[in-house]
Amino acid sequence: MKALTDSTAAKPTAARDGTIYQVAQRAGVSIATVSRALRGTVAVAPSTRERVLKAVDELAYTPSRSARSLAEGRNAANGIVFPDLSGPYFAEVVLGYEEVAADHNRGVLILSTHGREAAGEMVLDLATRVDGLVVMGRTVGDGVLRELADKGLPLVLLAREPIAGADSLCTENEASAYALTRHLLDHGYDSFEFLGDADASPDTAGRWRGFVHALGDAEVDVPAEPVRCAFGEVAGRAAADVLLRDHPPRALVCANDEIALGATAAAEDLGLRIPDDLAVTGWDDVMAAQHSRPGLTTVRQPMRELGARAARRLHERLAGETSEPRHEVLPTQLVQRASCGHHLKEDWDR
Amino acid sequence: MKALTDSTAAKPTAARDGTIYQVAQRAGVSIATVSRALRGTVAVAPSTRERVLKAVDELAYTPSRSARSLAEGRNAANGIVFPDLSGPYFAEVVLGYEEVAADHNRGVLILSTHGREAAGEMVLDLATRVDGLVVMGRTVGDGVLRELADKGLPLVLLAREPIAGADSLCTENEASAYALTRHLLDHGYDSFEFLGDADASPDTAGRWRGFVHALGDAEVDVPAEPVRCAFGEVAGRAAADVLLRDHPPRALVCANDEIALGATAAAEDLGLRIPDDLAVTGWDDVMAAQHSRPGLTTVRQPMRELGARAARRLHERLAGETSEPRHEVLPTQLVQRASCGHHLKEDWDR
DNA sequence: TTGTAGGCGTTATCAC
DNA sequence: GTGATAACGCCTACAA
Repeated sequence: MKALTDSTAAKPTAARDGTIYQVAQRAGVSIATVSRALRGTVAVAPSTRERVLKAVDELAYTPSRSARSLAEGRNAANGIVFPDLSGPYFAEVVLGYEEVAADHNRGVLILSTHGREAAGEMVLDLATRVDGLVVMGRTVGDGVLRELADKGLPLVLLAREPIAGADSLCTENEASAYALTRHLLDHGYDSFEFLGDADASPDTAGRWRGFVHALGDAEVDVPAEPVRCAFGEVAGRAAADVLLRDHPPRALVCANDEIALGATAAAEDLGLRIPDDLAVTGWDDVMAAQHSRPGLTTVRQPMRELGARAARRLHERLAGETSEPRHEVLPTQLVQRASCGHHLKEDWDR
Repeated sequence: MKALTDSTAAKPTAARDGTIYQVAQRAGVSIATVSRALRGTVAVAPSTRERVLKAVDELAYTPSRSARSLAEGRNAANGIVFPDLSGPYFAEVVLGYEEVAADHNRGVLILSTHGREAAGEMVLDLATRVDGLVVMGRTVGDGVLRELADKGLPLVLLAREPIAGADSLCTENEASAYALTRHLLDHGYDSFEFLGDADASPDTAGRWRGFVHALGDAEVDVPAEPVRCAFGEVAGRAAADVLLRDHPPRALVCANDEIALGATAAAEDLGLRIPDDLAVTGWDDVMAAQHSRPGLTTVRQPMRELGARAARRLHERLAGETSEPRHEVLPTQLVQRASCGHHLKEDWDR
C-alpha cells in the first residue's frame, strides 16, 4: 500500500528525540517556522506561533546547542584560564568574570592549569569551545597565545605582559610596591628584603621593581635579588625561616599575603615580635590578613572588578569592536594595619 | 569546457576556512581518511597518515568542536552550579572538580547563581551544553533538577538533599555538629546559641539538628530556634551584636567560619573576651580561622575531595555505569583551637 | 586500507 | 507569513 511505503521511507529527515522536526510535525508547520517562532527573528502569525509554542511545551523541546553552534558559527561561550584557584585571588577574578559573562547569556568554561605539562594543548583545546578567552598570568607560553591571537580569537590577558593583538588588564604592581615601600621607609626602617619569585609571576616582577625603585630613590641599600619563594604559606614560612636566621632585615616585603603570613609564623617561631623586631607586608588583603594578629599591612586589589572588566572587554570585541588593543591598569589601595609598625591609631582598619 | 564546469560547480561540499575538506584535498585523500587518521579510531596506512598530518600541520587545522559534538551526540563537557564563589569553600570544590574533569579531557562549565531570579533557566541552559552536571546546595528548585534527571542527564548533587535518580555527596553535618557541641559541653558550658539560617542551606539545617541533638542528649537547654543569620562576616557580626546584647550565651555555635569571625568581632566590640566570656566555633577551617586570635575552633571538610569525587562519580555515569544512585557522606574533622575554651596545650594546631 | 554517502539538528536564503 | 532546501563541519556505517 502506498501509505505504508510512505510512512516507511518517505521522511528522509525524520529525527529522533526532541528535535525541531517533531515540533514542526506536531504543530503542523515546517521546521523553518518553528525556528522563526522560537527565536522571534522574523514575523510569524500569532496563531501559528501559538501552536508552535504549545508543541514545544508538550514535547519539552530544547534546541540542540551543538547544532545551533554549528549553524551559527559561534559557541556562545567564553573561557578563562588561570593557574590555580586555591587562594582567594583567582576565585574572585573568576567570579567577577562569570557574573558579567552570564549577564550576556554566555557560557563560561574554566581551565586551571596548575603547572601541568600539557597546559598549552589544554588551552588550545579550550579555545575550540569558546568565542573568546581570558588568560591569567603565566599559565601558558606566549607561543600559544600568539597562535590564538593570530587565528583571530578575541583574547584578554590578565596580570601578565601584553602581547601584540590582545587586550590586557592588570593592577598597579610597580606603583603599589613603590607606595608600600615608601610607607615602610617613612616608618624609619633601613634594611629590607623581598620575598617572592619575580621570575614566576609578572605581578611579582612588577612588585620587585617598585620595591627596588623606592629603595633606590631613598638611597637605602637594595637587596641584589628577591629571596626566591613560591606563593603559599608553607613556602613563605620555610623561606623566611632561612632568611631570618641568616641575616634578618628590619622590614620584609612579601609578594602576597600568604607568603607574608607564613613569614609571620616563621618570625614567631624565632621569637621575633612583629612589628617591633620585624615589619611584614603582603599583597591581596585576604581575609586572614585582617584577622591575624597583628593585622597584616597589605595592598588591596580590585580582583572582582578585574574579572568583570575582562568579561566586558571581551564582550566588546565579540560585539565587533575593532579598535587597537587596550592595556588597562587598575588602581590598588594600601591597607595599613599593624604589621608594618605602630601607627597613631593602631589597627584602625578593624 | 568540461574542466571549467567541473571546477566551478563540482565540489558541492567545499567548505570555507580550515575544514576537514581542505585537509583532505591537500593530502589527496577523502575526508573519511582524514577523520580516521586524526582520531586513530581505525587503522590508516602509515604513509597516508603522514600526508594527512602534514596537511593538518600546514593548514593549522583544528576540528570544529560543535560539528564534532553534533555528529557524536555529546558535548565532552561537564557543568557545575554553585551559589557563589566568594568564600574559599566553593572555590575549593570547583577546583577539585575541574582537576579531575580536565584529566578526563572534559571541558568544565561553571554557573554561579548568586540568588538570581533566573537561576532555573540558567541551569536549564547550562544543561544543554554539557553531558553531566553537578549542582551544589540550594541553587535551584527541585523542579528543575527533577526535569533534568528525567531527561536522563547524569546529575550529582552536592551538599543538598538527594532527589530520586541522582547521585549525591555531602560531608558530615549532623555528626560533626554533634561532636563539636559535645566538645563544648565537655568544656562545661551550659548555655548555647546557634547562629545561621537552617532554612537557607541544607548544610546548616544538618548542623542545627546535630547541635540540638547533642544538647538534648546532655539534657541542656536547647534554643527553640537558630538565630537567623546569612553566611558572611558582616551578617554574623550584626546578628551576634544583637544576640550578645540581649541574652548572651556562654557558647556560640556558628554555621560557618565567616559568621563565627564576625561574631568574634561583635563580641570584642562589646568587651567580651573569647573564650573566657564566650566560646565561638565555626565550620570550614578557612585560612583566617587559623590566623585569628584566639584561633577559631572549627570543623574541617574535605572540600577539594568533594569536588573531585563528584567529578569521578559523574564520569562513571557518563562511562555507562548504571547502578542505583549512591549517596555518600564524607568524613569531617574537628579542629580544636582556642576559641572554644582553654586546652592543655593552647593553640596546638599552629 | 580507503572512498562514498547519509546523518547529526539548526539557521537562513530563497521562492511562493 | 510559510515551506523547501542548502549549508554548517564532522563521524561512521557500508562498500569497494
